[in-house]
Amino acid sequence: MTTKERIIEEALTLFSVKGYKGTSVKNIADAVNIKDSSLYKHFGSKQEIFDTIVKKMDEKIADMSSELGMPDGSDMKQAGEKFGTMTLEEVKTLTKKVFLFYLEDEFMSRFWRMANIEQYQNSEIYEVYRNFFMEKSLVYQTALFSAMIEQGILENASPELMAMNFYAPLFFLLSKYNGHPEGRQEAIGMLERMVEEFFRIYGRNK
Amino acid sequence: MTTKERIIEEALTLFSVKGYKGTSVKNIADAVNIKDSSLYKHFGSKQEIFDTIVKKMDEKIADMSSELGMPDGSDMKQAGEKFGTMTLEEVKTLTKKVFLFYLEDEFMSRFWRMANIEQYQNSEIYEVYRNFFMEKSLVYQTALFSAMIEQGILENASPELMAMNFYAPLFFLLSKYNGHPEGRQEAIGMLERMVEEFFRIYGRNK
DNA sequence: GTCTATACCTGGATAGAC
DNA sequence: GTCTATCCAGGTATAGAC
Repeated sequence: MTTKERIIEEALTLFSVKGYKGTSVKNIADAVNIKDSSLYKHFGSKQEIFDTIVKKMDEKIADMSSELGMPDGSDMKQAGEKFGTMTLEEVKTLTKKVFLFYLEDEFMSRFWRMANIEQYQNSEIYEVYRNFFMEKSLVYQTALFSAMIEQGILENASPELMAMNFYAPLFFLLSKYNGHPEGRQEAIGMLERMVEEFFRIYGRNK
Repeated sequence: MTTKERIIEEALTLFSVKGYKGTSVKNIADAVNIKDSSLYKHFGSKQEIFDTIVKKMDEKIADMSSELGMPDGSDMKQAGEKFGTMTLEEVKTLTKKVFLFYLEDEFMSRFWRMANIEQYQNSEIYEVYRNFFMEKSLVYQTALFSAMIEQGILENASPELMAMNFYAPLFFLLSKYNGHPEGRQEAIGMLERMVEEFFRIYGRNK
């Protein structure tokens, strides 16, 4: 890993706990084991480090969204077409995979915490946070459940409410256990029970 | 309002956006329209202002908890006895009332945001935040739904999962709309639909 | 690309006049 | 209880030697 990359990693780690203002350039330099003045050979300013992190997360989000076929706002039916025929077992597996990625991918979970801290004073972060961690997932799941209703896999209820009932517990568990690896098993256990309850409620083959 | 009270108010307002470290004593003094040095006649340090806010919130929480008959951890059945015989309409009304209090009481909603910002670096705040905004509500609702199942008002399903399905959407909406008064109507609309959906799913008199 | 040294500023806090 | 003046620590950033 290059020094530049290590600076990004350590900076995000610190930002995700102490926030941007609470982290000094010296804190970051100490974590990388160089002097704070040396850091300015890699980045022009502290702000530039922050901006680079946001840019990198933007790219990760875009990659992941297209990989999972998440809608980009304009194309709500794209996801439905791709995943509408999934079995319940497949939805469970995929959900657990995505959930664990959010919870355990170091860059992702630290970015979540940093974004959570900075959202109230940084409108750019606010947009990323709301869009990716709140709205996008709901839009995606609304499309998914719409398709699954059409396929007769789910009962004919409101897909918006279904999406909220599916995603809100995930969001709650991610908020609660993000940054608390000791609660990993508890989180996974609860997740599985929630997903099963969801299909018990809305599934057709009762 | 005394100067001391105004300092508390303005400090919390600033902490809830910029965080503790991001807010300077001068920021607070400017908001109160006094010089920063004058502020030290009211509080011995910046930390003391913060501690006073936390103490005040602790008291508010204790008052509210006992007023609503929320369990204090040891007495899970207390809430059930008190609220187990509520009608669905009464639960709806109470939920909306509590929800709007969380969302619109200035001290409460600002404290939520401040606690959200500070939770990762302040273990005292972490405890208050998790306990009050995450665990307490779930414990309370689990007891409530247990009692309602016994009364035959709700279907015989897991009260823990019911509580999660009831509270997680509230938590999500509060996270999303806290500090965004322009979304008030949207939040209330969604809340009402969620509560109705909950009783459509779990209610006995279908 | 790393270091030492330094410039400049802001932040928390105190002293003392009014 | 408010002000001005001041102290000192720490923060961002630059200059220049190696």
